[in-house]
Amino acid sequence: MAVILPFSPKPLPGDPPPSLPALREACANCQLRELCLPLGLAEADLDRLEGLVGGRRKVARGQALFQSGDSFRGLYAVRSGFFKTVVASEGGRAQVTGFQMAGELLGLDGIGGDRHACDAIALEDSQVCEIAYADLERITHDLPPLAHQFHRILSREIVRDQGVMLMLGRMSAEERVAAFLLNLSQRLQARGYAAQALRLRMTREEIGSYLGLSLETVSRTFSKLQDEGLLRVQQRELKLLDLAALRQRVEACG
Amino acid sequence: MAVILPFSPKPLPGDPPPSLPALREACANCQLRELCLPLGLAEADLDRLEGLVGGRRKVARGQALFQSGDSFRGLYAVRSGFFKTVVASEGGRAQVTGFQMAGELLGLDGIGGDRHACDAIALEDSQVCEIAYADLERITHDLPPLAHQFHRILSREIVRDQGVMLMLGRMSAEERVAAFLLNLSQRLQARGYAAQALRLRMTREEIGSYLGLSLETVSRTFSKLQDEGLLRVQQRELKLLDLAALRQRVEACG
DNA sequence: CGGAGGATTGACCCGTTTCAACTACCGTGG
DNA sequence: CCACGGTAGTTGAAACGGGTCAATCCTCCG
Repeated sequence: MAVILPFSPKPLPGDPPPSLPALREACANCQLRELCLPLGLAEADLDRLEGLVGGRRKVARGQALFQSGDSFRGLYAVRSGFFKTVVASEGGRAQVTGFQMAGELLGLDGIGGDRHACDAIALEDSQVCEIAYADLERITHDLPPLAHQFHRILSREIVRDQGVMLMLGRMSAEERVAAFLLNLSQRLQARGYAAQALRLRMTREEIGSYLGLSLETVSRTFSKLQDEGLLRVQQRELKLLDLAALRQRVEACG
Repeated sequence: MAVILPFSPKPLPGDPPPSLPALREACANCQLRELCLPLGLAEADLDRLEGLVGGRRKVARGQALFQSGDSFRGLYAVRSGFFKTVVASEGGRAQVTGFQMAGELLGLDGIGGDRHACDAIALEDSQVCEIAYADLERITHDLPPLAHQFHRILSREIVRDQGVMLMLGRMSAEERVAAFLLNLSQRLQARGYAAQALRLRMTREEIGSYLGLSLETVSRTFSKLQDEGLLRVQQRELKLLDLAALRQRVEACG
């Protein structure tokens, strides 16, 4: 899911002094600009957006950006790095509900209950832009198109989740893995990376958790698709050799 | 998920003539009042809310309130009756993603893409209150607490979906069925019905689709739980004889 | 009263899980 | 620089849960 929200970072403590012009251009220079800038928002509103972003925050690999039960403060846009979100049941069972890459949003789950409903864990050293929810409410009030954009983001997340449900409920292991890889590929492509070559940021176990499969089944399915010439696996380095064929595997869903 | 939104119906064509006072009190008299009225909204704002609801609409059993691909016009609050939402993949595979009862919202999936991403089918003759999205945007702008409330609703839907994912990814057939029944029971109870006795509005096949199981497995699981004394099944009439034990089945998720 | 759709139950089969052994890789410290 | 240990990944064999197919029953409604 490509996130469309006006997020941009303020300089980190170590960065050059935040001269006003620099701040002013933070969003404009942000690599995530196309991903973050809402459609149809006037350039003149950019400075309003600058004020929205409370700060940048680093999250080391393995660390939690927030955890289930943490009181909700605001949203986070991934600026660099890679995250997973994990929900846990009372019984201690856990499931990965999503992977987030640059430009995608974290924390939407927290609005409803004033505390977060899942853990957000960095899978590599990452940076996020933070935005206090109170600020977001204020600016969406002042800029109605932004409110609309925000509703769209929330709605798209709901639609995305429904797609995951369909996958978990109806697809075979091979179809799930193929769908997962195609989704990753497509999101990477949207960020300017090659669609065929990708480095997995997560373990087989995390993939399996997301797909509702055991880590062994994920591994076996990779091997099988490799044997059939659809891709090449080398640890976490993947080459998707036949995107069309992968697509067929998924669409053969009837 | 209890929906908290200010929806109320205008009279149907067959209803007594819509005198202004009647309209004025439509929301106030609505049976869904506690479910729909946003927390902390001033009574004085009630008349604003009245104007929000574009109309009531009847949907006969088996008919679609909207279908995937329909252009998005607005949201619907179930006033009476029962719905299912179904997402379909290109390959023709379909999955029930949820069941909606009185007071719950339909159509949130449409905001993101300007067209609906699922079908909403009435499982019995139903009525919904319709609200045009444009009106909703206007009123949430004028009443910030309402905007907040709306965000909460969207966020809760995301959290709900994550719960379903966990169920589909990690739970056994028995756990899924138990969780499903407890969820139904809880929602019925919130509406003033008994928590133990319920009439299923959907077929075994629809339950199975929602739970990622075959209809036969659903049936077998009902029988098994009945044999163990946890419930009594008679076609679509259910008695939950031991809620605590059912809860244990679900929570034994580790 | 009869038919059709829904529900139940049984038998069998298959995909996935589980358990287990083994291998590859990476970072660390000697 | 290499040896080592731990983590991640692969692969095999066996067990099992749930799916599929099929027969039967129920019951609601025309």
